[in-house]
Amino acid sequence: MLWGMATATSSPYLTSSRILSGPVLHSDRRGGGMQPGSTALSSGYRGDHSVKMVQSDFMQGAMVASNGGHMLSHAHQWVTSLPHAAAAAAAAAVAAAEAVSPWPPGSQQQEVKRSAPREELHSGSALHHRSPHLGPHQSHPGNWGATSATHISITEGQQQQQQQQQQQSLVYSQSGGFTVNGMLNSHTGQSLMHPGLVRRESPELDHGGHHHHHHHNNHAPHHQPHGVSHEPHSDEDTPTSDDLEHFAKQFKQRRIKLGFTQADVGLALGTLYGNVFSQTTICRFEALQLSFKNMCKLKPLLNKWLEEADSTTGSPTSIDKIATQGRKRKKRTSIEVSVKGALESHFLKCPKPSAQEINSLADTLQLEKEVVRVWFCNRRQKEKRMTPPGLPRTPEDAYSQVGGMGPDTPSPSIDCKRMYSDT
DNA sequence: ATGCATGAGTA
DNA sequence: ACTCATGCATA
Repeated sequence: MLWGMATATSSPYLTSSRILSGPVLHSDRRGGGMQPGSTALSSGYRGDHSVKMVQSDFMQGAMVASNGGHMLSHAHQWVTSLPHAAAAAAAAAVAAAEAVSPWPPGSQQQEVKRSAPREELHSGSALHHRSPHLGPHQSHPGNWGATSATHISITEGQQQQQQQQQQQSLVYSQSGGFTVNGMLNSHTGQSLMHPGLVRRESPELDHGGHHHHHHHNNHAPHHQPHGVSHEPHSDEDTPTSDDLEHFAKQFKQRRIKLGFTQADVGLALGTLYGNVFSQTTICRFEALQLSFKNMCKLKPLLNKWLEEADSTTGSPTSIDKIATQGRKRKKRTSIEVSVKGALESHFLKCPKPSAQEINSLADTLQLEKEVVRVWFCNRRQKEKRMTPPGLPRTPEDAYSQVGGMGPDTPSPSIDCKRMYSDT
């Protein structure tokens, strides 16, 4: 409650005055699934709100034990990170982003506005270059149709506002500070890599062997403005869903073969191009759990990393973690299963509840309004992912009876506007 | 691998 | 107040 209002008011939780010692955690590559994190910090949250936060803070006993023997009982809520803005390095230098072409046949085109084109990156990368969009509008985003289940039921006709997903923050900060080879060290022997070795095409990745199965994407553009009438790939064109799917698979495989963790990649991208990404994002990319547009944006970068990575096979990365910006984060609220179920059913009825509905719902479920609101936002986002959860994610996905019925074809909402006056 | 959260940019 | 891109903290 209090954090909610705080947010609404103006400034969230102020940057506290607590600076926990920053035990520089290095990338613990190959560490399996365990994440480095977990730092013991001193308790220190402002405020009292000592309730709300359900869930227990211990459960990682196992990992703690194996960790080294010291129990980290973080009972505090929002930790404070180093407030210093180390990320300053990532200045602006937008550009690159253009690699992402507009959407398929009828989608909103994204306009990249360079707010501070400090210095165009000319590192020789193959990105940038935007294709002249075509359809000035119409049609809506979602609809992957690709792969197997297009259950993005958008029956409502009120999702017009989503046309606004244009550029957003596609700023590819190209810090001209550090060297290009952030990761790939050079102790192995081959250190002859430099900004110039950046190849623009992956001989075996995109052109290698692919185009195989299904082609049921109903939104795949394929209208190369130029005369490229052959294959729909290469990081410069707007990839199709199939391209992305294939690339993701390839990427994951290579990554694993090379012995990198998702976190490593995210970090490498940062040192390489100035854009750091988290393990989460890489994971979602591999699982195609990002929006089409987002996938398109990331592909070129990952593709590049891949090239680099395997050109310098077998080189550990060694970069320190870029301190996280000092920001407070509310502790993750744990929603009970039963409550979750309730939210789910409500979502089916009305994916976009009004503020009022959210209020009553929150009241009913005994959750903070913010939590409910966010839950719906996240739920909606999930619906827009490329690969909706619950789908038979099989590499072959051969027997994809697209015409039939989906395994979990969600019945679109029938009616919205519903009030639950059960205060 | 994911659930809940934050924020920028919009409408 | 929403969408989107992302990520910390979890499971």
